[in-house]
Amino acid sequence: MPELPETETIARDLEAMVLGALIARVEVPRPDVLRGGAVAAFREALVGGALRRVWRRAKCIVLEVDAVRGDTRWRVVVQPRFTGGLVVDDGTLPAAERTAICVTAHLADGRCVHYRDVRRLGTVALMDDARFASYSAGIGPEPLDSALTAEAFSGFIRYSRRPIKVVLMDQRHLAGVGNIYANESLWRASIDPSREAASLTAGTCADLLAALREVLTASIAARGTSFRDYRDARGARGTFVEQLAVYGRAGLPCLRCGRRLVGTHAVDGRQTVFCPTCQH
DNA sequence: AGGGGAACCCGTACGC
DNA sequence: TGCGTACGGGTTCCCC
Repeated sequence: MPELPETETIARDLEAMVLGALIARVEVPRPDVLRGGAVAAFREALVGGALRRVWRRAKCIVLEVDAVRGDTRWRVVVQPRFTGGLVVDDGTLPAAERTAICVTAHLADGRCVHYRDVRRLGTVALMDDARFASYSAGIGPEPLDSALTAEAFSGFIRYSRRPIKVVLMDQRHLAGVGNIYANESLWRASIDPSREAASLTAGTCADLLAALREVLTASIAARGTSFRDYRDARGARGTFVEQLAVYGRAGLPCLRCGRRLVGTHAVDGRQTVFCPTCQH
């Protein structure tokens, strides 16, 4: 389940591996993952182009490709959702990591970049400048961007009467936070996930933003959380699962107070794990 | 405008 | 054992 740290890891790996590479050929064995255009338009925009930048926005990996014709810099926006992933194949990728391929870009140097997705709920979208600008404008600020102040953060939180966990994961307010890191940051900040967002003080909001930044930064350093499907651009697992305090630990002792952690679906229909003793 | 619900997809878990 | 079915999960779209 790639969230911010996992997509950040993939984007950094890809940028290090394929920057400047030329796209020689594009195959789309599973066209239903494509959004915003047909296979022919997708190919025409990308074949012959060069990869100029790979970065992350929210939970998306953005591959920027110089246009072959005109001056558009096309963006291939990949949303892995649950089981999707981008992987570079230099010929040594194990067969087990070469299944469920939906889209492949063959590079001029002989390597491939695959978009793999067993369940195909993830998407690959081709966007021009205007389309990407409007897409990005609909998503909130990046939590790790220092331009996001504690005041702006507490501003949108204290405006909503929904549970704080739901507001944290609302991409219109804040980019890139999903179920795992919402659970983890709320535990670190000792906040009950079901608490009405508007009831948090400005000081508690500042604590929450600090906790969120800590957990995201630590997870990026560990190359993400491989709970089940996630793999980085080399097909390897991230190790942050070893540092998770609550997610996947329902019924086990709280690492702060030793009482049993509770798992519930009552907050937002998703698995929520928290400590009823120290989160309030 | 904010909020709720359906659709998307298929491996996994579970029931018979 | 084998088959059928329910479920989950983030985002987008539609509707109230």
